Amino acid sequence: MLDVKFIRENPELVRQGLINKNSQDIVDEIINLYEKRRTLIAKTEELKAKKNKVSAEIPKLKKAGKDTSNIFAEMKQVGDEISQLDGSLKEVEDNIENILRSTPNIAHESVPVGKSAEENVEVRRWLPEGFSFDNDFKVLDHVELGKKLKLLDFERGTKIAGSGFPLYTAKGATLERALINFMLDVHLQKHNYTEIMPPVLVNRDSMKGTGQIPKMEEDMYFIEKDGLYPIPTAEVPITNIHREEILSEKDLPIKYVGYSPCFRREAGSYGKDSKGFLRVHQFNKVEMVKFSFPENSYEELELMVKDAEDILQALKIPYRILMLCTGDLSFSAAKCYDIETWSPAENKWLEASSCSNFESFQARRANIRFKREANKKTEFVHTLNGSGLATSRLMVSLLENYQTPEGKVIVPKVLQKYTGFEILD
RNA sequence: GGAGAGGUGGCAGAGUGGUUGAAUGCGGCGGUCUUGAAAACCGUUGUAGUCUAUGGCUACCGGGGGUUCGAAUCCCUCCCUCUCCGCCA
Repeated sequence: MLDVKFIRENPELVRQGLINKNSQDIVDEIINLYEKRRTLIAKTEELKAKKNKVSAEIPKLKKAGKDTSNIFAEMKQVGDEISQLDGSLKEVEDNIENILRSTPNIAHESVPVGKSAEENVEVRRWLPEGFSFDNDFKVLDHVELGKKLKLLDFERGTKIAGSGFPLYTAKGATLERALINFMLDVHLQKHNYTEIMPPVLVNRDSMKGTGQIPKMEEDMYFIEKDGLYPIPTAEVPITNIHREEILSEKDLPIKYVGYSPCFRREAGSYGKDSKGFLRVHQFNKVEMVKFSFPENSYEELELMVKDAEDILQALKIPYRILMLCTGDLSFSAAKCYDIETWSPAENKWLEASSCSNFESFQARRANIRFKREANKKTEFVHTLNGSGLATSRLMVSLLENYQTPEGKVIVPKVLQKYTGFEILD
C-alpha cells in the first residue's frame, strides 16, 4: 500500500511511477478524498470534544440537583450529528483504503522503465566451467528423462489430482528432497538465515498483508468451508509472522528461510509452457524472507540474490540474472531480479527465482513496524523475499544439464551426500 | 463433532453505565543510594489520527452494529482462544 502522505507530497512522482507500472493514475482522486477526510475529521472531532466536555459536567449537575433535561435534548442532537458525520467519514476512508489496496507499488529509481518482459535487462550471467550451449549429442528434455529413468510420472499425477500436480517417484522423489535439504542447509549454515516451517493454509488477512489479495485472487486456491487459502508461496505465511507487530531496532534485520509446497491455480495460462514442470499447480520452493531497515534494504536485496546464486554455483547450473523493468514488476514489488536457469532441451532460460524488495509496501498493508532506540516514532520495516530456489524449474535444468549421452543423469557432486547415490539410471 | 470458560495496556490481572487511557503486580526505561552491583525507594513507561502544533483535541479495552445525554461496563452479531469429552496422524 502506498502512503497517502507520500502521494500528497510527491504527486507527480507517484503519477509517473504508476504510469510506468502500467497502472491507473489515482493520484488526484486520493488527494481529493484525503482533503475531504480532513474536513470531516475536523468537524466530527469538534463535536466529540464538546460532547465529552458536557458529559463530564452532567454528574456534577445531577449531584447539585439541577435539571438536565435541556442538556440531554441538546446532546442527543449533537450525538446524531456525530454519527452522521462518522458515517460519511467511514465512507471516505473505506474509499481511500479500497483504492490504495488495489494500487500497485511504484518502482525504485534504479529500475529501467519498460512496458513488458521484453524490456527486462540482463545484468549478468554465470556458466559453469566447460559449459557449452551446443551439445554434441541429442539432449532429452526433462519429461523424457523423467519417464525413461522413472523419476517423474505426470500421467499418474494427473490421475490422482489433475494436470499440473507432479508425482515424483523413486530416485526422483529422493533427488527432490535432497535439493530442498541442500538449499536449506546452505542458507542456514552459510548465509545465517533462521529456519521456518510455516502453515501452508493461511487466512484472508495474511493474503491481504502480502498483496496477493485483492488483485491476484483468481490465481489462488480457496477452501471455502474454512475460509483458508493454500499458499502460493511461503512468502505469505513467513512475511505475516510479524503482521501487526512493532519490532525493536535490535531485532533487525530478520532473515528467515523456509521450505513449503506452493499452490497456484495459474488461471488463464493453460497451453503456455504447459509441458511437464514448466507450469504446475503445485511445486516445492525454499523461500527467503527479510525484514530490513529502510535505509539498507537495497543492499539486502543484492545479498539475497547472491544467496540464491550461491546455490546454483554450488550445483554448477548455468543461469542469468535479469532486472525486471517497471512494466514487468509484480504488484507489490519496487525492484526485482529474476534468476533464470538454462534448459538445453527447451533451448531457453527458465525462471527459477525471483528476488524482490517491497520497501514499505507490504509492511504498510500488514502493519509491520519497528522502533529505533533513539526515536519514539515507529517506522515501517522494508520487506524482501526471494526464492532460494523453486525446485521445479531447477529440476528441469538439473536433469537436462547433467544428462549423459546415454540418457542417464549424474547427480551434482554437492547433492550426492543428500541422495546417497551418484547417478540416475 | 458435543459441553463449558474466556477475549482489557509488553506480560499477568482488577474493573462500578458518568473526570477509567483504564487499579494492582511484573517487566522496560530514567534517577537516588553504592567503589561497582543487588536490594530498597522515587519517577516514567501504548498505538494512531488531526490541528492555528515544545502544546491541544479525537479515537482505540477481539471485530462490527445497537441502546443511552454518556458504554471497557447493557443488548445483538461475527471472529478467535482455552478447558473437558469424542475421533485421530
